Formats: sequence, structure tokens, C-alpha cells
Amino acid sequence: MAHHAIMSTPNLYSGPYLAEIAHLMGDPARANMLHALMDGRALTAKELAWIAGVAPQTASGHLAKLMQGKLIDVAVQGRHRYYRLAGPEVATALEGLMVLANLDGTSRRLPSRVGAELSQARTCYDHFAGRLGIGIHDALMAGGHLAASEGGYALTASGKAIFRALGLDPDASARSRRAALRPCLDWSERRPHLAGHLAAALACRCFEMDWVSRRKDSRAVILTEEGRAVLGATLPGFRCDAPEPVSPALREPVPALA
Amino acid sequence: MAHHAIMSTPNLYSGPYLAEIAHLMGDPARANMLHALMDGRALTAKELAWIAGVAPQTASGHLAKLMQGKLIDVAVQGRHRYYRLAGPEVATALEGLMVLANLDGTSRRLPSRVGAELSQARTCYDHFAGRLGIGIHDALMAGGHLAASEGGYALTASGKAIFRALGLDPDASARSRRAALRPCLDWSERRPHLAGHLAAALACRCFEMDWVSRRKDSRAVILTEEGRAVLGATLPGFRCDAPEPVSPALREPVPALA
DNA sequence: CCGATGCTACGGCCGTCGCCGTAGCGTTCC
DNA sequence: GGAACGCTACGGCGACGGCCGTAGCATCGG
Repeated sequence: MAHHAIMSTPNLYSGPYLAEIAHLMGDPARANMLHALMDGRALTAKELAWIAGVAPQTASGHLAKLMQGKLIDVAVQGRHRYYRLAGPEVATALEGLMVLANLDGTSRRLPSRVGAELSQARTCYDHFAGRLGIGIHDALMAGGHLAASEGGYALTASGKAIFRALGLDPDASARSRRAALRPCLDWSERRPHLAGHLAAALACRCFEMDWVSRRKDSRAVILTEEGRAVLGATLPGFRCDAPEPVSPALREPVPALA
Repeated sequence: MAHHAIMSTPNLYSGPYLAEIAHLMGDPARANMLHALMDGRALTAKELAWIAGVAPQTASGHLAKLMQGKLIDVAVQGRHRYYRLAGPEVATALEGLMVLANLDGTSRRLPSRVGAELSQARTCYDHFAGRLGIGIHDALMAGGHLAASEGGYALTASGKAIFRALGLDPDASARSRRAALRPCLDWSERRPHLAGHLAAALACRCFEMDWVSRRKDSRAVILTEEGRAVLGATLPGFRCDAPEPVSPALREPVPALA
């Protein structure tokens, strides 16, 4: 029997480590904190406490644990402590879990309004996701601007031209080992969008030029009219069906970098 | 202040769902079970109990929970119940966590011997990972046999020829939506290997032809001499540094499909 | 048909951990 | 310098959940 072949070593290779990490993410309060940090911004302990729905003391404890597990980083600034995800790997792992979370109960979709906006366009750590992210991905793909590369995509000559037209240097971080552009599975659409240095730089540029602005109180973002025009002109075939326009009052006043 | 912008909606979008999934994976016993199932095979409750280091009754409870969370599937066969991962998404999510688990404690590397073999060559759900998987990925990449495609890679004409030479039909599941070939981040090497239908078919073929055989008692696999010869001849540039050869006694006698 | 086997259901024990109270340290503002 | 603020440290309370005992239901073998 194949049974007995398995019954001889007490295994436990990396299982326990895996459990530690998952356990850290497995508490509702901590999960909410991590989820909130997935937009790549840094938040204070108090904000995170409120988001998690617990008292600051409790949040402090959770944050300490997350720090110990190397899931988050802290940047001390005066009497404030800004917490952010430790890196893109953390965001990737969380996205992986979200795919499951959306799959599992099948019918447990996101709550109406906010959910719809999140599916439409949002940030995923440092790049765009949702239908906006997918629209960009698909347009580049369909136009033949992407080539296979070490662990992801590379830009073809025409792709580089597009990034230059948008004011970005496609070769800026070419020396880095990790792929500048790679696919990232979208938990809401179950289709890939673009992650990596270049995708982050693109998102950054879009905020800078106000082609995309942050929605208040969530990771959702809004493609502005100007943004739609610019992307449509620069990126042939770009499609991103707009919902009803969002009043400027709902936009985040300050990008709030940290 | 950006603070107050965040302090107005009681959030909790998909956070709780995320926490549920992570909590499921966050128990050592369950994590060990999932880890063991990551080779894509189906194991019985008893085997999983032993692997997790708990009594069968306890394991039964854990398995019920994992079932409810849609992380695993069961195939009833007589008085045996074979459990397996619910799908590739689960394996992907677990790999994402393993990347973190290997990162976080930095120095907490895998235990010597078994760890070394796992890093060398292993299965990741249904395809090859470790340096073997990376070797295949890199050879195809370097030879220009991969092109960017919807959510991953597609084979170029030369790539298809290679797969045909190995006895596979590269267009078999072309109608499927998901990419036939996509990069999957390797937790031990932190570099991509190939996942997807075609990668799974390749692995299957390799076992069938005894180019690769399963190591007893672990997810590690062994590239046979014949396999090395075949892959080397068919896949120009294929490199996979061998450790000392493994005695046939340590090989798994039966593929043990379910 | 009877016993052995594989697995699940239920119940009680106990540890772990999330929670917030109070208390204390450092920073900022007036 | 004093008060307000942001955050962390510690301690006790309470509950969730993992553990295995016994018990019960199916299947397979003789």
C-alpha cells in the first residue's frame, strides 16, 4: 500500500511556519488591518484600531505581533507610528487568500455599493487592480506590447514607447532581478492585472497627474475624465467601462504618502 | 488630516472572509495537512491524521472544517475517503504564504537533508517546482519558446514542437479560459517555475515515462538519468544540477493516483 | 454473519488568545 | 511647564477551539 510509504517520517517540514503566518492573518482584527494596508499606504495605529473595530491597546498588541511576523513595517514620525505592509510578497499572499475567500462561499459576494466600486478600480498594494487594472493589462496584451520574460512580462519596443508617452522610463529599474512587470491574479475578477515596479510607477504617475484619484475611505480609485482620455489616446484598445461619475467631494483630498 | 477621511465607514469589506480562510490555514495540524496535499495527490483521513500528528478523531474534525471552507475535496471510495486540495487556487495561496514563511525568520531555513531535496526538485500541486521546475522554465524562456499571453505564457511555434517531441499535445486544452502555462513563484528559490494545464500534463508525462520519480515520504522528486538525457536532448539549454544519485530503494513504488 | 477496519459524532477538559481596564512613557502644542 | 495626545506594557476576564475519550455508523473480508 502507498499508505505505509507515507507513515515513516514525522514530516513537518515547513508546515509549522506556514501555520504561524496564516495564524497571524487568521484573526479578524489583524485581517482587517492587513486588508486596509493593501493599498500600499501607511496608516497610524489609531486608524488601524478603528478599522479593525478594537481599542487602541488591543490594536497595539496586534501590530506588535504582525511586526514580529515581519508582515508589516513601521515608520516612526514624531508621536505617530505609520504602519505599512512589509513588502509586495505580503500583498501577493493576501491576494491569494482573497481569491479563495471570494471563491469559497460562492454566493457570498461583496456588499453592494462599495463592493462594486472596488471591483471597478482599486489599488492592490502599489498598482492598479479591478477592471481598471485588467483594462490596462488587456490593452497592452492585445496590442502585442508585452513579451514573456524572466518571471513575468517584458515590454516590447512598442510597449516601451507607450510608457515613455505616459512620462515614464521603462528601463529605469532594468537592473533589478525581479520582473518589472508581472501578472497578478485579481481576486474580484479572477483575471490578471499588472504588478511589479513598472506597474507601481504607472500608478504613481497616474495619481500625480490626476488621471486617477483615490476614493475616500476605501481602496477604490476613480478614473478621471482626463485619465480616460489620456489612457484611451496613448493605449490603443484601452477599455474601462465607467460607472456613474463620482462627485469630486468624495475624492481623497491628499495622496498622503509616508 | 487624512486620518478623518478614513474614520467614517465601518469598513470590513472582505476582511472577515479573508480571516476565515487564513484562520483555517492557521492551525498547525491543518497547515500540515494542506502542506502534505500540495503534491496534488489524494490522501486518506488516517494518513493525514498521522501527518498532522493528531488522533483520527481530531483529524476528522479538521477535515470537516477544511471541507466547509472549500479548501479541500473528498473522493469517497468504499470505506476510504481520499482528500485532496479543492483546486490550484488553494495551492497558489499556500505557496504565497510559504514565500513569506521562508522570508520572515530570514535564517530559519529548511532542515538539512530533506530540505535540500525539496529545494532541488518537488511537485507543487500538479507541476514541478524547485530547481528542476526552474530549470525547465529557464530553458524554455532562454530559447524563446515562451510568449506573453492572457494571464501567463503561451508557447511559440518552437515551444509547441518541443512539447510534441515530449509526447504532449500543446493545443489539447486550448479552449480553456485560464492560461495553459503561467509563472508560479517558487517558495524555496524565490524564482518562477511553470504552472498551468500544460505544466501539469508535462509532469504527468514525466512520471509516466519514469523520467522523474517520486521520492518516498515527501513531495521531493528525482530526475532520473533517463529523464536528464531526454530533457537535455529535447530542451536545448536545460540545466538541472544533480545532487548525489538517489538509490532506487528510496523511490515511491507506485504513482498512487486517485 | 461476525469481526476488523476507516471514519465520523458527541462531550468534557484545558490551554491559548483576544479583549479592555489601568498605568506609564514619549511627543506636541499653547 | 502643564495638559492633551499617540502609543505601548501589564494584568485579569472570558470565550473560542484544539485535544482525545467513548460511542456509533458504514464497508470489506472470511
